[in-house]
Parts: sequence; structure tokens; C-alpha cells
Amino acid sequence: MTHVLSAVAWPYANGPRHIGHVAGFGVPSDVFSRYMRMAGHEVLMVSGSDEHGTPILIAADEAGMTPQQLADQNHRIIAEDLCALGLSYDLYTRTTTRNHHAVVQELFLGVYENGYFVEQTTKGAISPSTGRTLPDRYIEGTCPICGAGGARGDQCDTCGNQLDPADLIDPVSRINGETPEFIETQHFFLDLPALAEALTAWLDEREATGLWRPNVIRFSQNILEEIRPRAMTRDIDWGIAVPLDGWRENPTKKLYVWFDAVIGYLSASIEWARRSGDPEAWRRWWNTADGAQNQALSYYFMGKDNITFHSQIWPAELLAYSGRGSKGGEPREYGVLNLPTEVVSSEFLTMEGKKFSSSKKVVIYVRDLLSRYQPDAFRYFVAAAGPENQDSDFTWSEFVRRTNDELVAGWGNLVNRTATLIHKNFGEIPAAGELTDVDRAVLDAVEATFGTVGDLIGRHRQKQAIGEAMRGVAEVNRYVSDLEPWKLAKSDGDAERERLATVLHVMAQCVADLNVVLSPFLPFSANLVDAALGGSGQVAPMPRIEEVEDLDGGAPYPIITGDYSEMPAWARRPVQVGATVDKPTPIFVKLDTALVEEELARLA
RNA sequence: GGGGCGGUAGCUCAGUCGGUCAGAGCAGAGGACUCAUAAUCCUUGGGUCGUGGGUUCGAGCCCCACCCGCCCUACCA
Repeated sequence: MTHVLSAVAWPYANGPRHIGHVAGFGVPSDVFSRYMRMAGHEVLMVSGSDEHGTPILIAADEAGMTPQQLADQNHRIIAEDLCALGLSYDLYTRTTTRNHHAVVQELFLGVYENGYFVEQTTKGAISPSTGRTLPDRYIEGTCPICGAGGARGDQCDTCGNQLDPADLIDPVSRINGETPEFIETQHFFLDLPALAEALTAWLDEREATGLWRPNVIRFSQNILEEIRPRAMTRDIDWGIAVPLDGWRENPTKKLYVWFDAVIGYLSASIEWARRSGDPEAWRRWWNTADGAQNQALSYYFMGKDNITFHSQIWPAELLAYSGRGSKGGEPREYGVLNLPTEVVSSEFLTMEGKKFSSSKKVVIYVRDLLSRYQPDAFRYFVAAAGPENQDSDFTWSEFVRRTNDELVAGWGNLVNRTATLIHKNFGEIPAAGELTDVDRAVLDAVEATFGTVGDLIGRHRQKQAIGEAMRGVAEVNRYVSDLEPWKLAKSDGDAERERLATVLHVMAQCVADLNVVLSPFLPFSANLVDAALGGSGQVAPMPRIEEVEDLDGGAPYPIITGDYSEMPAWARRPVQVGATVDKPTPIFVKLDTALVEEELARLA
């Protein structure tokens, strides 16, 4: 039994998420997790809303709300959207829970006690009226190099030079227009150089597996070369308190949002365990570094902009807590924590050739998409044409084409013609007579897809995986066309009748198999397909939203959770002879090509 | 500026260790069939593999230079 942690990127709760976000981490992580469960692994899939940090504060100010109110609102929207996409989280929680705060502080103390924090004084900009950190990008002014106006604190877009915000001429805050104040301020820096050796060893070992995507491993090793301490606290009043005397009480010093967000993988695992009734259960996914009997693997899903935090900052935190850096040390109560097995980063999805931009209205939100289209149509597009290895483009015409020509015409039609033929001729799944070589050939080809598709999903090659599954679909369509069962149906002879039963039985078996193979990609329709062929309609369990109490006395909140224990195994299951097959209704909605123009008009 | 990725048929892309590697799907053309959401099945066109050099018996594949697109390089997340 292998324990598999599916650690899915935490969506930032400053607004609703668009389809680019879920294409990058949502759908791929769900396909992987569903497959791994069916393949017999003990999967724990966790994520949550990332709710601290400056952008939330700003969005809250603009909306006239408190940051907590804004986070509450967006957390709910995001959770509902992810749930509606069928993403099978064991727990989707949030970073404003008491549990998360406590786990983050525990990690901080572990890192601190082992000596991997260094205190440094830095110069930084703050807003004089609020005392909050003013990040470089929120300061603008005249570029000291080229004299252009509107230069940002970190970089001038006109001349391209990188800047120090203190050098800007007439700097102003983009948040409220006031002149920033540059002050000396104390912060805790994560001593990354003291962890560099351990990080290098870990990355080398990971590289040797040959499993990481080449650009991810290369990028990760590259950033290791210029490693330096990184501030893990901020001058801000929205976040998690620094759990040290003299700091804890300071309302304007909080932990850096990225220090806390990645810890969510651990805190969510712990929260899941506490809610499951076995508070120590999380350790089976996290504490197997030192010769535990079972094996635990962890896969982190995210977009490429997050690689740094998952292949450097997060493993550094884990190493520091576990006492595995050059300064040594001992772990506290959580023990030696596992490092990521694989950082599975996707590239970016673009929209009609352009970057997503909510301000420029080059965007489609998950909610809007799902209000008009089937979740599986979108999931299919992402699996078949998503940004797996390189940036890919979402266009409405391609979405319509993929849906109509591949999903509806290929798979949907095979299901439909199979169910119709069986319904008309037998009304139930007929028993097979003697199989011919042609029958065996198609059955073998379809059964082989369990191996090929499963292997590809396990190696995070979902584009190829769904391609192989669809090749199986084409093969069965070819079988049907070749054998022309409708002609057999027109004959009265017993031999023809038995042959017809055999062919339809083979078709039903192939469709049932392909349905299982496709179920990680198309869970909603998998249930409908199963029901259409006389099954229970319970092939792909679905997540649900649940309102829960905070475990430690905080405010209640919605989570995503679910029971995924009833998934079928990743293997052929003989179809049930005698199961009733009714006249089918189409499962996939064919799209009107006119919607391309309608959708493009919405973007303008 | 530094690092990385990509530029292959009209479109979207595969091409593992240099040797049937010039491919698939879609669109286009022709045909078969009628069980099926006019779906399916068969046949078919064809591209200087970004540009220019180089290494090699042999290069989309390796090396160098250049052109174009994108990403990372932030105290945003």
C-alpha cells in the first residue's frame, strides 16, 4: 500500500478564479488523484484558499470590507467552483483557520529553534498611515534612469531596468497615493544558504529519478545557484502572528504569506486527520522519511510561477524544521517531515492568444463557464489541450471543436449507439456466445488501455493519456462499423441472433472499460454512461461542500470533502449480463458553433 | 541584463538513444453505411521541420550565431 499525497496549489482568495488557474493545477491534480485511488493507493488530496497577504488587504479596502469578510466571500465562491468542477479533494480548507495558524506557528518555532532563521534589519517602504509594508510593485514614480513616469518600484517598464524603490523620483503609493516612508525594520530571514546543501542533495536525487519535467528540475537547480536568505516576516497587520515574545503582540508584524501558504499542505493534512477521528493519521503521508514500513509519495500541483516556492522555499522549511540543514537540529512534535517526491508544474493557459487579465476583461471565470457548459467538456479540453508542457491557448472555436468532434462525435456517439442497439434488440445486456478473433482483438485492445493510460497518468502525461483512451474509442467505433450489428438484427436466424448478442456484449464491455479509463478525466459523464448501460451510475464519486465548525473555536466555514472509497478498481469489470438498458438520452451536449461569436463578444 | 521554454502540413500539436522521422488529429476532397446527437467507417492531399553556418557516412534531433514568441528573474501571490 502506497500513501500518495496530492498537494494542490492554494488559490489566492482576492477574487474568483478563472479557467487558467484550474487548468493549471485543478484538473490535472484531480485526474491524477482519481486514477491513483483506482489504482489502489491511499490518496490524500488537500488544498485550500490562501487568504493572507497584501493583495487581500487592498481588495478588501476597495470593496469596503474587512479582509476577513472579503476572504470569507471569496473562499466560498472558490470552494463552490472547485466542487462544481468535480475536484475530489479529501479536504479543501483555508488559511484563516485556527488549526492552520497553530501549525504554521509550530513550523516557525521548529525552524527557529534549529537556528535556521536569521534576524536582519532591512530598509523597506511602508505606508505612513497604516504602517503596512508597501511592496515594491505598489510604489510608482519617475524612473531615475530614463526619466519616464509611471515606473514601478521594482522595475521600469519603459527602459526595462530593475530599480530600487528608494531611488524613484517622487514615489507614491499606488494603493492610496500617499508618499511612502522608507524605514529600517527587523525581519526574520530563512537561512536558505544553510539549507542549500541539503536542497541540492534532494534535487539531485529527484533528478536521478528522471520523473520531473525537464524545465521544472532545471529551473529549480538554477535558482539554487543564487540562493540567499529570504525574509519570512512582513510589516503588515493581516496574517499569522510571529510566535515569539515581543513579536506576538506586535499587530504590524506578521509571517510572510508564502511562509504560511505552503504549510497549508501539512495543516490541511492535520485538519483532515482530526476531522477523520484519528488525529495522528496524517503522519502516514508525512513521517515516512526514516525507514517507515509503508511508502509515502507526495505530488505538488501548481502553475510555473509557483515553482520557486515548491522546489525551494517549502522543502527548505521542511528541512529546517526537521533539522536537516548544515546547522543540524531536531524536529519538534511533527517529526522528520517528507520532502516533495515530485513538483508537477504546468505552464500557462492563454485566452484567445492573450494573457488572462481581469482588468482587460480577457478572462472567463470558472463560474461563468460552468453556468453555460458541462464540466466534463471543460475537463476534456484541459486534459487534451491544456498547458501541460508548454503554454497553450484556449479558444472558443477549439473548445467547440474538441467538444463536438471528439467528445460528442467520438465517445458520446459510441455510448449512444451501443446503448441504442442493445435497448432495441434485447432491452438488457445480452450474454456473449463464442468469441471470434475480431471480438478478442478489440477486447484486448481496450483492456490494454488500462495499462497504457494508467502509466501515462502516473507519469503526468495526461495529454497523451487521454489521446490513448480516445484511440481506444476509435477502435471500438471501427469494430462496430466493420461488424455492422444492425444488419444482423434484421435477420431471423438463430445464428445471427446469437452473433448479434455477442457483438453487442463485446461493445458493452468495451464501453464499460473505456468508461472506467476515462472516468478520471470525465467523472460526471462516467456516472451517466455507467447508468446508461444498466449500471449503478456510481463510478466516479463526487466531492461535496460541507459547512463545518472550526476545530478550535473559530468561525464556521465551508470545506470541500468527500468519500471516494467506492471507486472501481483500475481494471476490467465484466459487464452485468441481464442488466436493463433503457433507451438512452445523449450524455454530452453538442455545442452550437454560433456560441463562438457570442463568447468572443463577451470578451470585448 | 541573467536563466529557461518554444518556433514541424491551412489549424492544434507528436516526434524517446542522431539511422523508414517527415507523423497524428482536425479542417478540405472522394467513397461506404444507416445502429447512433448528419454521428461512424474507408481512401486521399502534403511541409525547405524559424534563419545561416558547423560536426557526422547520416541531423527536427548535436554544436555556434541570429530572428521571432512566451515564461521566470519582485518584499505580488
